[in-house]
Amino acid sequence: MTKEKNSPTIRDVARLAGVSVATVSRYINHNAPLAETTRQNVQAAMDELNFSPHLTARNLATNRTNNLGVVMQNIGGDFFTPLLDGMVSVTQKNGYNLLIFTGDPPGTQNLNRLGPGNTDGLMVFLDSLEEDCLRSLAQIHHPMVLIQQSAPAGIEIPMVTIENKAGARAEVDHLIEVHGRRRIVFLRGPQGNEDSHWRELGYREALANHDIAFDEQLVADGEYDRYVALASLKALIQRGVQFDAVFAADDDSAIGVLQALREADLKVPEQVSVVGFDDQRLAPFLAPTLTTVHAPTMQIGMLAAEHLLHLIHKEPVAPITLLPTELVLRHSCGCSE
Amino acid sequence: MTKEKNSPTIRDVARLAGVSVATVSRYINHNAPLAETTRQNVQAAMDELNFSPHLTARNLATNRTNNLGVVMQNIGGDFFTPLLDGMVSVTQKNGYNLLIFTGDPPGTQNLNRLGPGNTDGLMVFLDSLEEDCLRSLAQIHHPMVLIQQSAPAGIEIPMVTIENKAGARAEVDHLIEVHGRRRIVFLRGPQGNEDSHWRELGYREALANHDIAFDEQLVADGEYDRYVALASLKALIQRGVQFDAVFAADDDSAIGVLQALREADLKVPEQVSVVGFDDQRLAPFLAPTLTTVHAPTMQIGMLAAEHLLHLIHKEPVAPITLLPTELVLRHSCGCSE
DNA sequence: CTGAAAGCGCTTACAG
DNA sequence: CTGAAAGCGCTTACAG
Repeated sequence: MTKEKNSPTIRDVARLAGVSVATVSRYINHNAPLAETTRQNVQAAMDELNFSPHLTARNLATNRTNNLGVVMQNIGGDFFTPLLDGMVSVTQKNGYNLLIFTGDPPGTQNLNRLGPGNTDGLMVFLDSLEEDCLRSLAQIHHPMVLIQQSAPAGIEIPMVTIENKAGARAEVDHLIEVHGRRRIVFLRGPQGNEDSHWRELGYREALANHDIAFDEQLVADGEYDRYVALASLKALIQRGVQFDAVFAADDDSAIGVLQALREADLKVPEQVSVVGFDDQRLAPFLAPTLTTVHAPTMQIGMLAAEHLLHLIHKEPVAPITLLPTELVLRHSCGCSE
Repeated sequence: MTKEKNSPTIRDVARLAGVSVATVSRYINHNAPLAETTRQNVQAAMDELNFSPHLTARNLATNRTNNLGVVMQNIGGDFFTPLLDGMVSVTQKNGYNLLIFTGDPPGTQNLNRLGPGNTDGLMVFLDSLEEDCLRSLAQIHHPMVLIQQSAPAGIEIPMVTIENKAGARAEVDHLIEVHGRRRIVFLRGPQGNEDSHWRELGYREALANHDIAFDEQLVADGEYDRYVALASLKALIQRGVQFDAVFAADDDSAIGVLQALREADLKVPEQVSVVGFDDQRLAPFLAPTLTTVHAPTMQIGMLAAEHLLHLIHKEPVAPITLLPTELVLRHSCGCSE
């Protein structure tokens, strides 16, 4: 092996400063009192050599990795941008790296990459959990926090999530009470997605509270996807189903809905009210501007990372963190400025 | 230090299998011939102990980190999603982790986190380069690839970018030739952004080729930002500037443009043609659907990562990779289906 | 306040 | 085909 990058090591610094490596280490880590002259000598030596500690070596010695992992299905959706953004900002500030693991729910085969030895902890954001994987990790007490989904029975993992049901309910209430809608389509999220489940409960509750019977015909799959939602709503229209409003389980599917309605020449909001969920960045720029429920996505990312850091530092963390959501009225429901 | 996670080590495996640690290591890395019975014994021991190698230790021994870094200003824009997606997919497939560094152009202070010891290489995607930082990294031959920006004078770093000028030119040509536009506003990207620079050149070339004088008044700042673009175009309208088309330097700013036009009651595309650049996921869902230039963003991410991997493995890489762009006609320019 | 030494868990010449 | 041993660059009891 040719040694091309001859970066200075702590040993070089020690030699130059005329002290032991232990002393240099202590200076770097500020974890022991040092004589003023020693400090100066060490600093001078470090400057002269342009030394920076070898992170991998440090990690091996301290048995940490300085990596936080986030496991997610995919990073295709607009939703992930603010989430990642929040995570990156706090991990970075705390001197950690963020590793992203995507793709099929990570099987046990790459547990190695997820677990200790490669990460100090994990943030898990999946539609449905790889239970086995989670269990193995939980068993060895690998720090984890769950995002917008609860832990499988018997395992205790802190979770951060949002007021899905209350948000959905407020939105559907609004559709009924203010705009007099009664035939409200609900476009579900992906199978097994917990958020969608709660949003549907909010939808049903709002209906029940206004004595509107739940109608199976009015429910279809949106899968948090524009194209799926587009196709789904088109099919619904072609089937001749009558409706006067659509509650898309997220903004992404709402975009597909708007498109489908446009293609069918149904006026929004005059003939059909449309509402989404999430309040993604583009919601105020759609035509018409989208009424939706604001989800504090970036904050979720930040909190998840902060909680994970707490866990790693053996500090207490709330088992459930429920962030508030808020109805944001724009034009697509029928409200005017 | 309480030792809570007592993960098995290679030594445990060796003991159980009745071989030396060297043999186990060789088995894991498939880098030496091993007797069949030995293989079986080792595998059995690994299975029994549920062993997985400690990545940090391996990295220290091999002097690699298995980390690829990507340095970017921020991950707020929609543009970053497919870029990251592409990067993650190839890094993951090759057993590397992707570290994201965002924020102010990384000063030399955290060179440590970027350089060797923490990453095996870097993908750099910034509006303007921290030259010092790049130089120091280049000096120690830290593998790097630049995305959509050229290396500072005197440094050779492979770059992957797109046909900005040709794309812009095709688009503006279309506006002039097909839709008869002559007063075309150009909404610039951020200061120092190289893509925007090339797109502006394409714009100017198209004008020149049709004997349309370049008019300073028709150029304003869009900064690849919806809100900035919105404000910018509003100001332009209030100033009474006459125009019949807008070329927004990216789709994001085009969204702001559409909004501004809507608020000013100017019909798109009847009165004003609007075109963007990038062909982000939402382009076909805007109202009207957005004519734009397709940039193969995910492919850029993939290629950047692949090239970086090649560099790391001392394989040759093209100094410049120029990916084609393509005009995508939709409604906002005036074309119909 | 400081140093000598062991150790973190691997890999890899070197020797056989 | 296999092993003993040195080494990767740090940290951290232990001792003084």
